[in-house]
Amino acid sequence: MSGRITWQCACFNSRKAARAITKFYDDMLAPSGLKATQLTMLGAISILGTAQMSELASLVALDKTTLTRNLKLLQSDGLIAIAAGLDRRARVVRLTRTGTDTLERALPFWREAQQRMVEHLGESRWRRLVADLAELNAISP
Amino acid sequence: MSGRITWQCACFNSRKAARAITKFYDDMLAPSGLKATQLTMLGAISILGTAQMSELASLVALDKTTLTRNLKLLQSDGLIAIAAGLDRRARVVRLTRTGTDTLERALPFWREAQQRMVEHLGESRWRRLVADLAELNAISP
DNA sequence: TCATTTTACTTGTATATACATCTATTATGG
DNA sequence: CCATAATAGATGTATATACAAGTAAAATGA
Repeated sequence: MSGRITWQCACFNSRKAARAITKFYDDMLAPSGLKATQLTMLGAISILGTAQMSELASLVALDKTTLTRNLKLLQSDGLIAIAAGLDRRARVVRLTRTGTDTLERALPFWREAQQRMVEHLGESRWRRLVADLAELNAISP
Repeated sequence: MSGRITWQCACFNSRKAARAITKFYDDMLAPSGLKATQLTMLGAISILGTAQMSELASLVALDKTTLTRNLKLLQSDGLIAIAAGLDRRARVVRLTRTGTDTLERALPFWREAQQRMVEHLGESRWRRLVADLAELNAISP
C-alpha cells in the first residue's frame, strides 16, 4: 500500500525529476564554470537589469531568506553587485561586468542542454510539460 | 535574450515546481508531524521491508551520501532503525514501530494532498505529467 | 595467499532551501 | 508629530542535496 506513496507521489516525482534535470544541466554547464542554479539567478537578474531583492525573489519564486544566502555567494564570486537603493531598507542587485561576461559565455552550453532536453521529450510534450508544471505552481492548501 | 533562460529552462521550471509542490505537501502533512521528504523515505523503506542502504538509494534516486544524512535524522527521531547486515560493510534499514505507526497516521493526509493535486490538473494530464517526469529522469550528457 | 580492485558506507565541505525571528526603515492613522 | 503597522532584508537554525575523498570489508586474480 505504501508503495503508492513512492511511485505516485507528486512531491517525490517532482523532486526526483528536479534532481535529475539539475544534474544534467550542471554537467552540461560545467565548462562554463557555472552551476544551473547560478545561471538561473544571473539570468533573472539580467532580465531585471537592476532589481530589488524582493522583486527578484518574486520572479524566481524563492523565499527572500534563500535569496539572501544565494546572492551572497554570487557576490563573493564577483558575479553580482549589491548596493543600497533609494529606500534605505532595500538592496539593489545587478550583474557585474564579470557576471555579464560569465553569463554570456555560459549561454551556448545552456542552449545545448535545453535543446537536448526538448529533443529528449519532443517539442509538443515539452511544451505541455512546462505548462503543467506552471499550473502546479498555483496549488495551495 | 537571457529571459529564455529563466522562463524556458527545464532546470529552473522543474526546481520551481518541486519547491511549490513540496510546500503544498508539507502544509497538508503538517498535522501528521512529518515532512513530505520524510514521508517519502518512510514509504520507500516500508516497501522494501528491510533494505540495504544502497538499494534504498537506488529506489529513491538519491546519492548515497545524501541518504546517509537523511537516514541519520530519521534514526534520531526514532522512526527507523539501522543495523549491521550479514555483510559487515552493509547497513540494513527498517521502520521502527514508531515509524510504522507514524507512516500509517500520515497516510490519510498524504492521500488528501495527492487527490487534490490530481484534481488540480485532471486525471489524464496528471498521468501524462508523471510519465513525462519519469522520462526526463533518464536524460544524461 | 596476498596484493589489488571493487563494494558499501561515512565524513568533509559546500550550496539550496525555508521557517521563525530580529533589525532597520518607511508608511499611516489619529 | 508620534505610536503603530507594514515593508525590506538579515540571522539563527535546520533539512536536503551531492561531490571528493576517506575507511573498512569483501571479492578477485595471479
